[in-house]
Amino acid sequence: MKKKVTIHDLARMLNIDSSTVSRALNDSPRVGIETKKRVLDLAKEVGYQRNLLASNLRTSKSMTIGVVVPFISRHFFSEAIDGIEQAAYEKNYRVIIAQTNDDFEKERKIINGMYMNRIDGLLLSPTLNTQSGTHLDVFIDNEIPVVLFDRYYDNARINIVRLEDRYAAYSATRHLIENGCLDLVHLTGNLDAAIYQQRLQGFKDALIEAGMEFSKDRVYTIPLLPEHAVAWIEKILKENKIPDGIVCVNDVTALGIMKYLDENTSLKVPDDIAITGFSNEPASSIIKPGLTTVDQHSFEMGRMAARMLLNSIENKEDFLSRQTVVVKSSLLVRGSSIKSELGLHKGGKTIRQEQGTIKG
Amino acid sequence: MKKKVTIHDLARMLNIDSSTVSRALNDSPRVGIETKKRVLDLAKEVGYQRNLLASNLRTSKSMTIGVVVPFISRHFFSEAIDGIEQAAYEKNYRVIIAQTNDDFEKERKIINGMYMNRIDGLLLSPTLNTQSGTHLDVFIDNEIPVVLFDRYYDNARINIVRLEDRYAAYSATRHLIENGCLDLVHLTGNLDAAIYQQRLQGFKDALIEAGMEFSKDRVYTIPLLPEHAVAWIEKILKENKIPDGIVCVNDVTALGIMKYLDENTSLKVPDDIAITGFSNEPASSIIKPGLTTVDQHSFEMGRMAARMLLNSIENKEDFLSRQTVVVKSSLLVRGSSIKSELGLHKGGKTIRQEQGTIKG
DNA sequence: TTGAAAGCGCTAACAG
DNA sequence: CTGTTAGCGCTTTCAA
Repeated sequence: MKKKVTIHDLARMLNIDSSTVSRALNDSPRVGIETKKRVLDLAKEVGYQRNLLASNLRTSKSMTIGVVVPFISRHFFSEAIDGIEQAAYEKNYRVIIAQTNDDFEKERKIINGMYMNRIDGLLLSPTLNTQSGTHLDVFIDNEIPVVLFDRYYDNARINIVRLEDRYAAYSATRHLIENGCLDLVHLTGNLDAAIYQQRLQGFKDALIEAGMEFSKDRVYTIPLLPEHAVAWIEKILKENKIPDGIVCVNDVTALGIMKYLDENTSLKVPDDIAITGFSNEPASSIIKPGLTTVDQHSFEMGRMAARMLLNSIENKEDFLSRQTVVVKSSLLVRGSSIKSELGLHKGGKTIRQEQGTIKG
Repeated sequence: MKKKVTIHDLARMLNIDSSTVSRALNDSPRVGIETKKRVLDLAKEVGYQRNLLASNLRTSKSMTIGVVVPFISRHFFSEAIDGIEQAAYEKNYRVIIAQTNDDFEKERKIINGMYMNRIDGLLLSPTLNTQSGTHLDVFIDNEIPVVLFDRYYDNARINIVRLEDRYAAYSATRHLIENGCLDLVHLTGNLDAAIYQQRLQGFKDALIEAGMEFSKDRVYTIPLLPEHAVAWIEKILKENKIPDGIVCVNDVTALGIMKYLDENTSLKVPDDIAITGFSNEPASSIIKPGLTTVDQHSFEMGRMAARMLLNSIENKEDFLSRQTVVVKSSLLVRGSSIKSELGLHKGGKTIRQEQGTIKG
């Protein structure tokens, strides 16, 4: 192992002081152009590599943001992380990543570890059962910016970037109603989570607006995985409580159901059961019929959240002005929601309905 | 902003020396059980949070590994990162992530930045045109372990975890031959990359073994994205050079082609054109017919690469014994490759053919 | 079992 | 424009 060369080594070799070397390396204006060149040349020649651990300690700035999500490999999150990384790279920030597996205790530990690493800011999509952010107090108390994205809970001191969940679910539901559904159900996840509460509200709002009956037994709560969705639809069919439309809160459950119906029943999507999802997974445009779904603009959401975070890192003054950005959604209309007897089938095309932005 | 409490503060409050506090906090045996308890209690009471920047500088160990991939959101990589994160978390390591967008210059910068951050090890899936690793010299010279995964190039001083690419492509090709394909083509990416060279070799080996003619015009090189695959199949059809089987090096191209054929031609998969892919994207089991594909066990590959890296971080002695681990693949047989006139169609089921492990 | 002292490599007043 | 000085907060000899 080669001995690492430090600014002191460079200083000695050039017969100047290490502080001058430091200035030269940092391109400070307070150093002679001539000296600067000599330092830079020597640094390159001897392969000097700055030690950021030291510099970070000294400046108490790590140039690192932490990203904590439930599941890294989930399509939505990996795309969001993509956006986050791009935004961070642009500003020369590092990204450290961890996943909670939706386990609150793990989230607590990770977040504490990130604090000990003195990250400059935190991007968090909390576990579904995170009801409050006392584990974030250490960040807030130390004025380290935090941005919640996608999933969130209300905390007066944290920035939030989230989808217009209520409106997105509302418009998916309304879309199904307009396409002739009379007996809709909502398939959702843990209703402790604000996003699912919002989506439920949107579902409800659309029913009520259409003068349709809403009751709690139209709402089914399951773990949001294909196998549970399949078990659910099997049960529903067995009990003969077949709806003519299902508003799902994610694509993988919707896809699981479509696949099950296709392979195991004579029920047809959309004519017998219309269906919508959330996320626009790649598979959703490939299945036949295509799955009508809400595009959450995951990449943009990630990038926006990261930019918001970086901005509050660099402009501490606006730290206090907490804000919530509500990202608009797009309803991607495909075959799974257009009942053919209405003569509305648009072939294999995806029709994109942009939604308006709503605050709150 | 609250003033951060340091070990010196704790020391002062307890009338002991900061070195004792440090020992207590690190659960050193060289501190009285009684003192240790007092320190720990006080630390908790006043909300002491260790500053890892300082500790890292002192110990020159960052407890961080760097992960560099071409595209974070690509299904294969996000799953691999999932596995990496899990392995790292188990060992209490942090993961810092960056993506190169397959741009070598960006890769160079990122890797250098990670060195300056003094990561303890690097997990890299290099750009397709990375032919040598001189940008990794700084790691090698300083004996910081590096593991290449999935993508790789031969370097006598770097560990590699990779798929048995040649064999995987060989068995996909042989599978198509066994299912009646007589006129096979290979659709691949940048042939500078070792993985694609290997897959091409597998394709070739299978043809030759079957006594079929191999020539270079059976091999088509495109950017590996659906839109390019579609442009390619359009062109091929126009020129009337229709093959009866296509061995693709990834699923997204295969899926693009299947979708195009289904929507724009009367050609049927698999009867007119059989097709195989690589990666087992979620969509591949949802499309009809299902896409026969090579499962690369991305999660396990990531986890294995991370464990190998962590192992060489912790046991420096085996740093010199470079090794290459070849991960076995599984051919997932679905409808896209089973021509029905042979009466072999197995319905919607996926048949999993495990492959053997091959060295080298 | 504890303390004193030194220093990881860098930056940032403050002087000159 | 450059040098001096003093740490950032921690760990780690060495000595007691």
